[in-house]
Amino acid sequence: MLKFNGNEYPCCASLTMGIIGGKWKTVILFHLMNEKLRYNELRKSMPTVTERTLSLQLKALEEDGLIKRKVYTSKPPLKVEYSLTDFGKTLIPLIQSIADWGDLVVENYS
Amino acid sequence: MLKFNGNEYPCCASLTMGIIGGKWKTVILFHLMNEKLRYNELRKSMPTVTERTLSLQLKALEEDGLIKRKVYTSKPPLKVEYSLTDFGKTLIPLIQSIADWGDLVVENYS
DNA sequence: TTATTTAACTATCATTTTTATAGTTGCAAA
DNA sequence: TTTGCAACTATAAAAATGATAGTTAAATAA
Repeated sequence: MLKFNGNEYPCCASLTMGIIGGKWKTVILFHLMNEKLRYNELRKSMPTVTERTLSLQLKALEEDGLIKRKVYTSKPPLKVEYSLTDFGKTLIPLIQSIADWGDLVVENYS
Repeated sequence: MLKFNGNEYPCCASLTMGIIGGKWKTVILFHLMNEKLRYNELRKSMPTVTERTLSLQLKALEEDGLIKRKVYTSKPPLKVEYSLTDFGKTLIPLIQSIADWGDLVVENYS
């Protein structure tokens, strides 16, 4: 059994998927790979996720130390920017490979 | 919008995660990466998944053309072997990267 | 001989995750 | 003056996953 951030996983693949698995986390990381983005910018680049889920997934990624949330104004309308942490940046090659395999499928298997 | 096997995805990363995302699919593929395995062998290598979920995930992977199911005896006790298809084999480098990142986390961040 | 075990599942019900839809708060623009 | 915006939260429903038990016919153990 492997452990990370209070959770247990039966193998290394399962640990990775516990952190970036689910339907949307990888998509969020993909969009943050090359730039910081505000909440609404993320939302516009992911038109089919609901706001509640986006919000929950951002919190989970922050909790696991992959992204950081920076608030610029304390009173509404807030300005909030999300970006990868150094730890999150270790995922960049993997996220890129995930995106590349998706491209390959679109080009060759559909 | 990208399409694969009847589903639509907003980006290439989301397409990949639609196919290998979720809690268990990648773990199954990881165990099938280098060998064919019978149902119970898979189950023993994934001690924390329930049989129902394992069964459903195997069907989903088969449905997406990543694995094939071969039955050797027609009457109980059945002998069934699961293995990667050629299409599934295109995922091997990605699965390996996923496993490697999990190892890296265990070694350096826990 | 009888009982237990095995393999590959399926059934039923409970819990967790994700979705759908609507609402909140102050400021800014029309 | 009304409308819209940014970054969410609230509530309820649907989908995914988990817990537990049951099925079948043969093989094996007592």
